[in-house]
Amino acid sequence: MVEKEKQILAAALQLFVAFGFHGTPTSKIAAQAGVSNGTLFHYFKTKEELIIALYNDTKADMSAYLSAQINGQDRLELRIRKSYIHSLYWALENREKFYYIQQVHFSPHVASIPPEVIAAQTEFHLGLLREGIQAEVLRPLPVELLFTLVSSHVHGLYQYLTASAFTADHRKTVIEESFVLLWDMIRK
Amino acid sequence: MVEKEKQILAAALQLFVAFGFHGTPTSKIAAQAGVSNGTLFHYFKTKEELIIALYNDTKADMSAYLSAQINGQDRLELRIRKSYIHSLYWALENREKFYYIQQVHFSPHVASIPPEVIAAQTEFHLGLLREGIQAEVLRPLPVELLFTLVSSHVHGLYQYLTASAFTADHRKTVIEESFVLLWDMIRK
DNA sequence: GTCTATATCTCGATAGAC
DNA sequence: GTCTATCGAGATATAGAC
Repeated sequence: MVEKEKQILAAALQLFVAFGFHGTPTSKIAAQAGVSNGTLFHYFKTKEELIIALYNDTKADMSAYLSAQINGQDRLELRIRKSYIHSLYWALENREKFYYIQQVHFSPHVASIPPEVIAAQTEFHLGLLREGIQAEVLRPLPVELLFTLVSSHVHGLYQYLTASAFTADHRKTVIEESFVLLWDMIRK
Repeated sequence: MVEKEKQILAAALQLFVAFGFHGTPTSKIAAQAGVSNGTLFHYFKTKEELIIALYNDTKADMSAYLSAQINGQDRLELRIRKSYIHSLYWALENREKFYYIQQVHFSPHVASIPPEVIAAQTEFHLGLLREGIQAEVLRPLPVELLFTLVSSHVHGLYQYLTASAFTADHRKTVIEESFVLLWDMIRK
């Protein structure tokens, strides 16, 4: 990816999160990225295309981080645990990106994302859970239900941790204790 | 509230949910409500004011419904249970409204809502949980943490239930079984 | 209170030189 | 690839008659 393209994406992230899609004209994005209006439209044919490209870029970033944290050799519980904990760490360290993903999900732009793109990104997590059900480590619930319970747990904890200021130590403790609560809920 | 005002709010709800804030011009809202553009701006001085008024109206609707379902005489577990179950029923029966609340939360418009308005709306739930901790029925966790875990559980289950088509009977079963999972997680 | 008509403005997107 | 300049569309909000 070209340098300017990255700058545009970075500027768009900041501004979309701060002012919303409607409140962020492409002219401001270009200005903040230090490029001209015309250049922005050279890289992204429309504003909509920019919104989607930023979404994909952000998701890819998160997926890459998570993949790097999880060792396929670990036993299942540890892989699920790491997946949980590092999802939270990533979210806490990349709050704008995490927020942006949700912002897109609660906007009409989500309709422009091919379903298979979204599916591909959840496939990893579904796989872990499926494996857990199969191995009779997890409760025999529909895997999508397990997935939604785990994801929403992560989202909830994120809300809690960002609503107040905690020390990194305390955050770690809360995350680990919350995982135990979650694990006891889903394990067989 | 005047008839036309209601029509405008109803039209705004439909259109905002379908096309987003940016994708919904006030002219379309007025047209769909069957009133003129000028009339819309008679009731709501700005588009922003309409967005916020719709948010407050929607929240009030949900609160009124929940209050009506819960009997203060019931024992605590039942009140929490009813609060959980009926939150889901309301959400399932009022999907546009439930979605709209989240849409506002993930938009810059949320900044225009006075914090005390949001606080007032969660106070009821926090009170229930506080009572549970005090009575040593619930785990001695920070009440905000309990609250976020319960809320996100509701949101997650809502996602699951709306992602596929289930019969009303099956929905009921899933909701009740999920409450047991949640309850076992938070109870002492 | 409700309408029609319109002012004013800003934005997304393009054209074309370099 | 990058810029400047600009067009045309469509938005919010107002004015003023009824």
